[in-house]
Amino acid sequence: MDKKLASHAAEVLKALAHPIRLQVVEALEGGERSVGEIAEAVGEKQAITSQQLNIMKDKGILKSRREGARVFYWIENENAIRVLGCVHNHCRKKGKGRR
Amino acid sequence: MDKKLASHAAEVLKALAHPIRLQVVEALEGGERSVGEIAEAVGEKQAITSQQLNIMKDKGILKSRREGARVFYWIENENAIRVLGCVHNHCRKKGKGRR
DNA sequence: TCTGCGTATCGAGATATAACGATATTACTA
DNA sequence: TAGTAATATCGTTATATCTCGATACGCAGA
Repeated sequence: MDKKLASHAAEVLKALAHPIRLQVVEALEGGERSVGEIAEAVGEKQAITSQQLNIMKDKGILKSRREGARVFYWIENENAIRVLGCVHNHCRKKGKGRR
Repeated sequence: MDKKLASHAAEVLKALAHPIRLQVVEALEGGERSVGEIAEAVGEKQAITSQQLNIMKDKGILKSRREGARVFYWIENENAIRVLGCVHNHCRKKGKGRR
């Protein structure tokens, strides 16, 4: 893995490495949802949610479409879900087995 | 996934979301190596490499042991390797234009 | 104890990210 | 075209991260 590839991979990971953004991925696992629905699901204000959605869209993790006044987001990069799975797995192990 | 779990998961991901740190994981996939070996493998200076190793150790991704003057690091959290695999997979798809 | 090698830490400056309230934009409807 | 709901963006402040040179620490051999 050369520097350039590593940098790009890091960019993608960074786009997931945030509590709100992880929760967004979780909220979208079942399919597309509007910004308002997502904001409610993750328990954050509209402005912040919109910003985080934009970040993930920029990095190619999400895509969006407008439908009237609302905008729906969905997961474009399925690897995001796999990454979420890995971290989930890690956290379960820490919580139950060790220490 | 509640806020607390999401925050912890984000912490772990953040510890991987850096070009050097991803390369470190790759360098350690084959087993433990000393700081000097790792620094050379990723092409970075000693101080920076040591700092990044420390970050990953703090977050439970690596562990280390001292052997004389040298310190060896290895991967403690195998999920780090899986995450790396996910991102690799993502980048390959993007690069070749498949879908 | 002194020396040298390998590793860790410190402090500073530059850059990036987070969070927030306020405001702008867009689209629908009366 | 005025009003309203949904979403996006702006401007600011606070905080975190990255990088680097310098330096301190830990260990082993002479």
